[in-house]
Amino acid sequence: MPIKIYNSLTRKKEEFVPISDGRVLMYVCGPTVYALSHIGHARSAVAFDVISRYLRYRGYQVKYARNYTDVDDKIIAAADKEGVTSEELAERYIKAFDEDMAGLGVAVPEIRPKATETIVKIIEVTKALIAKGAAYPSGGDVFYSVRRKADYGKLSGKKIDELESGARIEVNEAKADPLDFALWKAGKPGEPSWESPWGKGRPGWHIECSAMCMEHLGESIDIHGGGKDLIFPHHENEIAQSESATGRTPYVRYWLHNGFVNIEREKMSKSIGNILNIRDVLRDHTGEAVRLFLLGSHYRNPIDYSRESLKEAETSLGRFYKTIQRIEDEAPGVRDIEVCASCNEERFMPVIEAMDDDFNAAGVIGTVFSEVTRANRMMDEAASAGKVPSAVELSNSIALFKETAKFLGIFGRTPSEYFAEVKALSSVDAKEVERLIAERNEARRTKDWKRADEIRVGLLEKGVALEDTPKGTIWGVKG
RNA sequence: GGCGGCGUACCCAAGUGGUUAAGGGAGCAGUCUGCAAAACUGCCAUUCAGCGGUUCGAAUCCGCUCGCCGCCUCCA
Repeated sequence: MPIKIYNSLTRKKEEFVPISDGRVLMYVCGPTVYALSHIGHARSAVAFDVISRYLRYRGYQVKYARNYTDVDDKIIAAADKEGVTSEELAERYIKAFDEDMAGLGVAVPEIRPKATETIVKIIEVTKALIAKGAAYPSGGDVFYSVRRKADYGKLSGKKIDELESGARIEVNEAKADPLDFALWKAGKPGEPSWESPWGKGRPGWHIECSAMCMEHLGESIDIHGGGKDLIFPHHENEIAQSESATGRTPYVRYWLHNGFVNIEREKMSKSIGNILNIRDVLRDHTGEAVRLFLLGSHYRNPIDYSRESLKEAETSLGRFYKTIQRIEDEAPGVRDIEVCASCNEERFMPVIEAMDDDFNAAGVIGTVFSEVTRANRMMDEAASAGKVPSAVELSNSIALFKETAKFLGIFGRTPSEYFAEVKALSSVDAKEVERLIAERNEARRTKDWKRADEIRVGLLEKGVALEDTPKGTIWGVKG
C-alpha cells in the first residue's frame, strides 16, 4: 500500500511517488534566528521529524535538509538593538534552537544549511534569473518579475491581478511592479554584506531557500514542508524563483504545511504578547509530554495550547509508562525480547494504515492506548485467575510500543527514566516524600489510619500521589 | 472582497462511501483496597452544525444556509 499525502499544491490527498524509487528528497523551512523559538516552531519541527522518521521506517532512503535563515531584516534589527553583530545574534539563536529541538527529542536533520554559507549559490541563481529575463537589477537591488511567470500563484491560489498594487504592499520605486520581490538587496553601512555582480549586498527573503534546496538536494525535490503561513508569499516565491531559474517543473512534488498552535484559543502573536517559548514549556514539562500533546492532533489541523491540554498529555504518558513498568514487574525480561513487527502484523496494521494516510500520528496514539488497556486487562485477568500473564501476549504489546516509538519519538524510554525526569522537573523534595511515606507506613502498620490518611492527603496537596501496591508504596508527581 | 480550512459526546480528538462512529480526559456505578490511588469492567454520540441532493448505502460525495478560523503584511 502506498503512502498518501495531502499536497497543498493540488489540495488533494495523493499517492506518494518519489522522483526516484526508494529515495526521498525533503526540505523543511527552519527558523529565522532572531529570537528564541516558540511552541509553533516546535510543532513544525516535531511534525516533520515524525514524517522523515516514518518515511525512513517505511524503507525510504531520506535526505532531509532543514535550514537556518541567518541573514534577514529582523536579525539585523534585533542585533542593532542589542549592539551585537548579526552573526553573533544568529549564532546564539541557532544554538538555542538546537537545544530546544534536543529537548523535544527532534532528530537532527543530516543537512542543516545556513543562508550565509550559501551566498555563492544565491548569486548564481540570481544571475540565472536575470539571464532568463525573470529578474532585473535596479540600483543595487535585484527583483524577481512576478508577471513574467504565467502560473505565479498556483500554490496559494492567488491571482496576480487580485494581489494588485496594493494597499498593503510596500511601495518601492526601484521595482518595476509593486508585486515584484527582492532577490538581492543593496548593502547598507553596518549590515552584513557580500560582493556580488550588483555591488555589495545581501540576499532577500525567499531566495535563500531556493538556493539551499538546490545546492544540497537538487533542482527538483519530493517534499517541501513548513508552517501554513509560509504558503504565501514565501513558498509561492520559492516556486517562482526555482522553476524560472532551472526551467524544471515542478520544483517540489509534494508541499506539506502544518497548522498553527493557538494559545488559550487565541492566535499566538507578538502584539497579544502570548508567545510561548519552547524552553519555558520545557522548564516544567518533559519534552515527551510536549511531543505527545503536539502529535495528539493531525499535523494540518490547528491545535490549542492550554495548561489543561498539556496536563492531559502528561496524565496519558504517565498511564503509558505505568503500564510498561507493570509489564516489567509481572513478566520480567519481556521488555528485552527481540521482536519484529511482522511477528505481529495484524495488531500492528492499524498503526501502519494510520501513518500511511497522511501521517496520522493522532490515530496511532489511539491504537497505542487501546493496546495499553489490552495489556492491563490481560494482566488483571491473569492475576485474578492466579496465573502468570502470557509473555507472548505482553511481548506483542511491547513490540507495538517499540515499533511506534521509532517514528513517533515517544513511548520509547524506560519507565524509570521517564518518572525520574518528571520528578526532577517538579519542585518536590524526594527525600522528604520518602520520609513521610516511611512515617505513614509505620502508622499503617499500627493501624493508625487517621495519621496515615493525613500524610497522604498532605502529600496530595503538594502534588504527590501515593499508591499502595503489594510491593510497597510508590509515589508520583501529579500536575 | 479574494483564496483556503474547520464544525464528530461535557472537554480534547481519530474516522472522509458499507461491520457495534477509535482513543484520551472528566463524570457516575462496580471489582480491588483499612480507606484510597492505580488497574480493569459497565454507563456516557442510533448519531456526526442545519437543510436538501446523489447513492442500494453518507459523518464521509455534491449544493445551499449558519457558525468559527487562517492566509492575502513579518510570522511555524
